[in-house]
Amino acid sequence: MPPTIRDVAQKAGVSPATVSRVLNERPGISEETRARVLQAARELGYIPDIAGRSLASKRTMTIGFLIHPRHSMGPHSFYGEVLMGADEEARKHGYHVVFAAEGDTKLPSMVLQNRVDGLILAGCDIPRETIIALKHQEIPLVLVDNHVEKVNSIVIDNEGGAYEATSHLIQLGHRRIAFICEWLGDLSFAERFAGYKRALADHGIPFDDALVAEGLPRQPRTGYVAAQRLLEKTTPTAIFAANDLVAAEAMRLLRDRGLKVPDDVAVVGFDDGEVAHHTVPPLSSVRVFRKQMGALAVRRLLDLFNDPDQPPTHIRVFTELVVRDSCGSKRERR
Amino acid sequence: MPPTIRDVAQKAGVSPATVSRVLNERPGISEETRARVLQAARELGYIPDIAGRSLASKRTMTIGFLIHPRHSMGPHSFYGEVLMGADEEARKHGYHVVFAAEGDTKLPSMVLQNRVDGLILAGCDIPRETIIALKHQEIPLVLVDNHVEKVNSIVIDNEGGAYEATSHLIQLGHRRIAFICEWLGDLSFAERFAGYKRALADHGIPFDDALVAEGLPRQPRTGYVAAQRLLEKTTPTAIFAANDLVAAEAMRLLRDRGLKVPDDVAVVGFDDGEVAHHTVPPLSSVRVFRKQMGALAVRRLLDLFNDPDQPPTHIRVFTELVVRDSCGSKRERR
DNA sequence: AACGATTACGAAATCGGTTGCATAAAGGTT
DNA sequence: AACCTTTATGCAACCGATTTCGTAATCGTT
Repeated sequence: MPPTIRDVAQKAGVSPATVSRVLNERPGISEETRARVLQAARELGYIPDIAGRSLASKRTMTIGFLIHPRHSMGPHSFYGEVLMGADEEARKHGYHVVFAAEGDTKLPSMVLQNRVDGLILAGCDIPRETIIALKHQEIPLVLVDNHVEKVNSIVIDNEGGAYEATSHLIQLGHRRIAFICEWLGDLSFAERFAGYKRALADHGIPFDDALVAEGLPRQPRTGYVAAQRLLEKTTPTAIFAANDLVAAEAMRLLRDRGLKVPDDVAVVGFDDGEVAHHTVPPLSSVRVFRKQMGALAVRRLLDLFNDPDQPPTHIRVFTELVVRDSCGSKRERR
Repeated sequence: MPPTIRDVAQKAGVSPATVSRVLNERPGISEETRARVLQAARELGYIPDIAGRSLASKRTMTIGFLIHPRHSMGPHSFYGEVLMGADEEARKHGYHVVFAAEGDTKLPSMVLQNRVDGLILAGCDIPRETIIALKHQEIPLVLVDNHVEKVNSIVIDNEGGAYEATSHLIQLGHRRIAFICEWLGDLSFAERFAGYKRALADHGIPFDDALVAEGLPRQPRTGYVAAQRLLEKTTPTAIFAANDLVAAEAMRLLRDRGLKVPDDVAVVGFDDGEVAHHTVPPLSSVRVFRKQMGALAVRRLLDLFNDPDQPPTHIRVFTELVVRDSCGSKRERR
């Protein structure tokens, strides 16, 4: 029903080959026939069929976006925005994005069926085994918020962001600053922990193990538990939480214990997600440029499509500390 | 490089046609050759190429998921979960989902390129004109959280959910219950408003226009503004907010004004999103089954693929009131 | 004027499947 | 035993594009 390349060819009085060449901007077509073909194509409203095109050209003009199903896009909505950014950038270049929350299959079905020209793997829950297997498939690959040796990746400057957040607390006069997170086994959290420690060291504050607490990995109320465990050991004047969720739950515990934020305890989170606006008081947090990360991942893939033999790169996106009310303002301490 | 249907055919000692028939479970193949073919396919790790398949069969095994770009998946993360549900269900049936936040194009490019067998249009921001145009394309279509005459749709029971929430407040003894929302022009909000009014009427409480306020459509802090406008007119004992965001911001204003939730003013939201857990106190809200809505949309599409001549249906998904602390418990009210 | 190089285009093969039609073999009927 | 079905399978066209290769026409050079 929709016009095919043959219809266009006939209308323009040329062969399908010529139409294809014009539409793909291949050289060696006279200006005059080019115009005739374009005219015919426009008049017919011709749009190439993706199946025919990809069968012949071996390019699908499609990018796969994979996350682990555990990462319900809900909680932080983090990857939702990465996806939006990826889609927007992809669209600009004539690509589409197929989304899948696929978990434990070794190779995603979209790859096996040749549905995609490249893949974005979002989050550090994608099994390493899957990544390795994909690498052997020679399919262009970009990790987001995760990294593996010799694989392209786009990551948050976790260490730097944590450094900045912690330094800010130090500059406000805090000395006893706690670090809490869901779980140090998670790469992002470990990096944020490292940034926290480096900030302490750089400002001559000794690291104290009693100021560190983890919650229950992958369980609800993990931040609440982390804060409980922290307070069992000691009560700091400030808490740097490895993400907003943990920060928000910690604030709840502090409130339950009658501790005021920020007067008794200052709090800073990480991610600058939606929650940061709705806690009481609003949460200071480290902003992460989610949409941009998605867009960067797509751009990297497009680069790889053009020149597959590039060495892998590791792109770190800087963060930005957003100061709200939860960390208070400068004052004298202890 | 990967095996083709011809490789399988050769290995099994049959023609490609036979292999195709076996793999698509077409009738008229002897049990013995069927086994041989399956064996060969398994040994080679054969997986049909999607481009070849869809070129020949005119089915792409792909479903499009469209939202309006304005609906950054961030804010409510509402559609993110719908997408997850859709993807999960689609995968179960061998389908993939291509995602696009495409705004003002009349017909989405994924449709023009024949990338999809059907479409899910999420949210009520998709221009009516687009929907009509798609309907004329005869492509199977399901709206989610939106509806249009004679088009398949899956919607939230907004009216019923609002009725339940409002009734709950009434049963707690409240008589002066406000309704606030971003904007009554939005279909969902209008329906929730209707449910609110019906609940009042059914309980013999007169409707009072002074108890209704809107915020600034599509702007940040819309809920805060709505609450401000409300309090300029009157101070209710309870507020039913048309969504969690508005509820959370209203709670902030109440707090800024020195009003306690729930003691001075009870609050109930709608959506039961992530925020509901993090407000102070935690927000009672009307739960919406987002993932299920996505799954239902996909199932409806699959039905339509099998039998395109079905009359359109309108599926309403019931909600569930989740009571937390923001609406307090029963007490005497004037 | 003759020849090689360049330019512009078409014919046809190809990508990897699916499907209509033909046919051989097997089975059933009289 | 001849004939008609039914069953199982292969042949080949086809889906809609791209791309290789060949060639006619044009151009430049000596």
